[in-house]
Amino acid sequence: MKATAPITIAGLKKACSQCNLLELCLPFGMSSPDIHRLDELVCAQRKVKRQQPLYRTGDPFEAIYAIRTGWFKTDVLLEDGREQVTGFQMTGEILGLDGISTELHSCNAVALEDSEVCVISYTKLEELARDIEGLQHQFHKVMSREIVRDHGVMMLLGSMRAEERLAAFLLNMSQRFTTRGFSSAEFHLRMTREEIGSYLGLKLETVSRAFSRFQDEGLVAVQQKHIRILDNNGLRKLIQHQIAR
Amino acid sequence: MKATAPITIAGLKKACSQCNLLELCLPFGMSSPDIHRLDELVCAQRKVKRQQPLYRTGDPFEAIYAIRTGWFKTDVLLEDGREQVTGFQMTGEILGLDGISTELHSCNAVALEDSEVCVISYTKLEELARDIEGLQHQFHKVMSREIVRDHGVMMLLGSMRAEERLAAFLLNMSQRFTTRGFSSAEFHLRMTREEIGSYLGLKLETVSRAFSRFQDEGLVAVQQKHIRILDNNGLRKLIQHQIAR
DNA sequence: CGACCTGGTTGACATGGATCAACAACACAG
DNA sequence: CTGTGTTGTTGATCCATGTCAACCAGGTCG
Repeated sequence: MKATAPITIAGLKKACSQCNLLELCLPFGMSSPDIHRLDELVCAQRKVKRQQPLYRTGDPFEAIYAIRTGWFKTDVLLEDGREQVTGFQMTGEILGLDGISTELHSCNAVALEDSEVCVISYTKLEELARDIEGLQHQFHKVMSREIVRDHGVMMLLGSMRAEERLAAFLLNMSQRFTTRGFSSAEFHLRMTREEIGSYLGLKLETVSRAFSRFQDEGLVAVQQKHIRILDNNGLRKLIQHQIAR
Repeated sequence: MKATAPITIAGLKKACSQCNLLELCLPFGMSSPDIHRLDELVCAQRKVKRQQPLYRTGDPFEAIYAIRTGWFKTDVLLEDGREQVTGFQMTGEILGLDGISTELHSCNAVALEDSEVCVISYTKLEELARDIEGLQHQFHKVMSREIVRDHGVMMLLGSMRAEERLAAFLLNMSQRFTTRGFSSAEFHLRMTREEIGSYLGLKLETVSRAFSRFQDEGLVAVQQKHIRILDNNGLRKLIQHQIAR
């Protein structure tokens, strides 16, 4: 295993209160005095290089992670090697919640590009959450949001056809970029066709073909990982019925 | 809308401490004195008739529910009418966690048979969780377990073929019956082939055929909704490779 | 009792996506 | 610049599952 021990950064004392991700991250919606109390929450920051794991299936659970910069994927592996990507996470999103239930992580979290996370000791989080109502509530919301998101993915995987899945994926990406103040129409995907395919329950060729089809139909402009959405509504329509049978 | 208002039952004062589901439900792992403090948690019990909703998409979120007896399904509907069943819940399991994130329920919960739930005021739960460490921790575990379960379903839907999905479904059922002290080899399904199909991302005909195939191969004995598992290992093997490609 | 309804099974056939294979675009090392 | 590995695209073919349709079993109601 590579040396990926947490790096404790000096002067981390004001991790949360001075962070510009407030609006996206755990402290969202909390009052200013409460947020100052969160500064002790982040016990370290950790850099993770592209392709390196933040944690792996079976690792003991000790902390959750808030993404400061970069991108991750989470996946589950079957004995025979099949991989299911369960999500892609970006700035401000929380990783590691899967570990609470058994105190062991139940999936792998891998950086899609060089990234940086805040390490939040879970023990300390529970302690603080007992003290700060706003934190407790926000944490519960984060977990619940993950559950709702998962239901959406089940919908994708269980009831939608290939092009619908990809359209939903693109719209979701677009929306998350918007939330972070980036362009909603033009962005750069960090994952390969194969990873997108695994997430959407499709083979990479099918993903590639769907992209080409969207391009032919003038819905998006695709150039490798660079995506420009030309017809947002077109994509939306594609999902909502595609033969309203 | 039908009249399905909660029924407050007199003498509910000892809801948790005298309940025989302790080991399965929210109070799991808590100390005896703490459990007595939970007795105020359950603000009502509610009976839900077969086919009736416990809550619906868009309903304001106020409480979570612990299933005392019976079975539920949760599902998400697409505008065009497509349904995706996101889970089947049985005795001791918790419903309603989806509502925390937006304060509106994001799925439907429908009784598969006449059922009874404990209504747990969410406000009161958060209050008590701030006070009782064991409750806080157990509640987080319940949410995390749901997230892990969801990842398992994504694996099913995204990476497994029809027969593998059904085998995994049956083993999961069997395991949950065991936990509750029922036979692991023989049980009664409460859901239709169509509901199973929706959950597994398959059509009802495919589910039916897979059942027949399992029967032909001596893996299970199927008689409508009555299932007897004859070859547990056979089912297990089916999942773990099925062409280890 | 028979009529009707819902849910389950089975067969014949159609098709969306998987598979296999060739090749193109790009990234990077030397 | 060239050579090599990785990622993406496209075509031809195949097959697992969907679709459509007939029929069966059991439960309910008059």
